[in-house]
Amino acid sequence: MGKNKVTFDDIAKYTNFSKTTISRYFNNPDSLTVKNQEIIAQALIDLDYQENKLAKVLANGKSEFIGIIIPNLFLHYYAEMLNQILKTYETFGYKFLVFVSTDNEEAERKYIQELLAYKIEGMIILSHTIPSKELAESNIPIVTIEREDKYVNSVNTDNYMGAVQATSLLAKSNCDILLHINSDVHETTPSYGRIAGFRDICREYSIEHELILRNLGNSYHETVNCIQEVFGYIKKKYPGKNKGLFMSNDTHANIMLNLIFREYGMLPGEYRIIGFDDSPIAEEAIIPISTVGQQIEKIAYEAVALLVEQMNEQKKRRPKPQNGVIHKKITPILIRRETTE
Amino acid sequence: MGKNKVTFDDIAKYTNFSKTTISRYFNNPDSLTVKNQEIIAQALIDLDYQENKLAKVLANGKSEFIGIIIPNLFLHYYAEMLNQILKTYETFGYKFLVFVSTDNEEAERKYIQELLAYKIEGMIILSHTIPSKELAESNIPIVTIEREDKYVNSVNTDNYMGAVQATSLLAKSNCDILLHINSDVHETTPSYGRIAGFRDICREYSIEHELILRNLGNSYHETVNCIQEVFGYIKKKYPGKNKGLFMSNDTHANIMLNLIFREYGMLPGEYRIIGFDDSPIAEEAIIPISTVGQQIEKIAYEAVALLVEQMNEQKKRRPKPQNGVIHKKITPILIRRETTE
DNA sequence: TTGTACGCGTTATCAC
DNA sequence: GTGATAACGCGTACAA
Repeated sequence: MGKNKVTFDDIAKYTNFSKTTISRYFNNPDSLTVKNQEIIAQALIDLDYQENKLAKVLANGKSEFIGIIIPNLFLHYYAEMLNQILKTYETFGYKFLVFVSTDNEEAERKYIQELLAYKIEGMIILSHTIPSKELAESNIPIVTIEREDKYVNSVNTDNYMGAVQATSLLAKSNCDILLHINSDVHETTPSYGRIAGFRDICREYSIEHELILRNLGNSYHETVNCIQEVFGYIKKKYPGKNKGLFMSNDTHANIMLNLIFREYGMLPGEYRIIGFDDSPIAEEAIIPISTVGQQIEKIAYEAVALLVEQMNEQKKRRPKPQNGVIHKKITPILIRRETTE
Repeated sequence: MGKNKVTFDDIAKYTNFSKTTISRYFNNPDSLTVKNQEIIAQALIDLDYQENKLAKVLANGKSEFIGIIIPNLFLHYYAEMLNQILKTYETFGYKFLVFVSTDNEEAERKYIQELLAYKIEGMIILSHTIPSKELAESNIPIVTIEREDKYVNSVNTDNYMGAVQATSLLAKSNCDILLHINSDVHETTPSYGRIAGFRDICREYSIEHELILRNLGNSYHETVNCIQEVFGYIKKKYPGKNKGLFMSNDTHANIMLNLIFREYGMLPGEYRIIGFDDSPIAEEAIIPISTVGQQIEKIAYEAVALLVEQMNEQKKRRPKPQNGVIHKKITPILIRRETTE
């Protein structure tokens, strides 16, 4: 059997109906008699009909496409986020056209043009390269996740609350001094909340603390060296004190844990560690690491739901322009494991 | 400014050319005078034209879409594979429509129908649910990766060679007894090669060995318990002997390493461990784990390249039917780290 | 080098 | 309840 090229016309001839009636069978079957529905249903089987959504899109403008631009899938956080976004197909029926960012603004603009050329109805942006102001000018519904979002709708983890939870847990774990080790992120990125939350709680309860903000390297190997330095610094500066370490993410927490563990053959009571993200490494570490769990499934769902809302509005006769942007925050969940006991 | 609805017709009127000439400007610009090219180029800017690829597809049949069905993105292996597949956009220009499998045959058939409805030109399948025989009946170019592939083209890691390398490394590491711990995979899946390679090498060189094939659990927690049991079994059965453990993947290798390390506060010389996959956990473990590195980037590239070849053949006047299926094997790379020293 | 006319497969608008 | 006809936006013989 050759290529399937059965169209409404073929079905119409086969059944002695018109193309219009065939179209109705798909879009408004109740307007046909039950008998005629059956005739057409049988014809579809006989002819082995395969629908052509592209033609449908051209005719009615609804592509049911959502475009995604994501930084990479090497980090578990992004991979799982994409996973959960894709899974919303079961709920909303939208298909996803995915591009991975190359951290190149020009390339990314090209991706967006390509997406628009395929008549996507909305976009979910996780990459960081293009400023939200420019994104907002695309004139199509957009939702960003965990990135600078001043001019666009977004769904983010409540990083501030996560830091508050993590810091509080350390404070209650009999620590003399709390340290937050992070890179020097900009105030406009959502993850800056981790720094702010840590600082605020420490000040509010007058806990001795130190912020260690510095570049932690661009490869695993580099990062290990950077954290090794930090470890040496801490060890020298706070001997004998019970140290609570709030690491910026689980990968960093694991590196710190490994350095300590290899030095002492165990995790001494003098050290408490908590990470962020609840990535697999936190559970799989030499000792299960306490962490702040981002609700990735929920974030993904809310992002798509918010986008679908906007897209539905666009389909109306007179879509009312959005007044102001929506920023949803999802509260993370504290996960207590063995590194804070 | 409202929605962009500028078409070739608008540009034609604006420039006093015909639609055809505008079309030529895009598809065969050299057939226009340089001057006229400039006129049209300017018009595109003035009118803020945005191309519509869907209309183009309807007219010429080339969607430039590739469909992907992937099991999940929780496992690093799949996430990175998808990452690398998506990156081939820069080389081949194909766009990817991605579905994540739910391990439900019916759902997956629905995904395939949906993909076909969007006139994808080819498919890359990584999920395991639908037999290759059925896939082959789709009548469109297909390439599978690391799954049962009897009736379809595929690109796989040379699991057998990987096992040979891993086993040889253990053999040279002064081991008295070699053990391969794996689940009882079926002979038709590519990863069965890991078992076969281990067995063959041990027999060939008359090395004392044991295959431990059993269900290793469906969650991390379960797996830890299963491997704990295996560890107890080995410890009791081969006391004093130097044991070389070839684990089925890096996650399992890491679990085993952690169990041993926590028991002894170190990795005793009595134990050698090697994993498979070169996933991040192998590098991030308490001691960097030796492993067999799958060349994910290469596999992804070869898969897309092979698919593109098939798709190009399909576009010819008289596409010659493929005689026999192609199975490409990519040799993995041995990565020696500290658990085999 | 440029234009005319029709086709791609579906939906939408009117009729009947 | 059903049908004829015109969109939808672009590509492509065939002409000129």
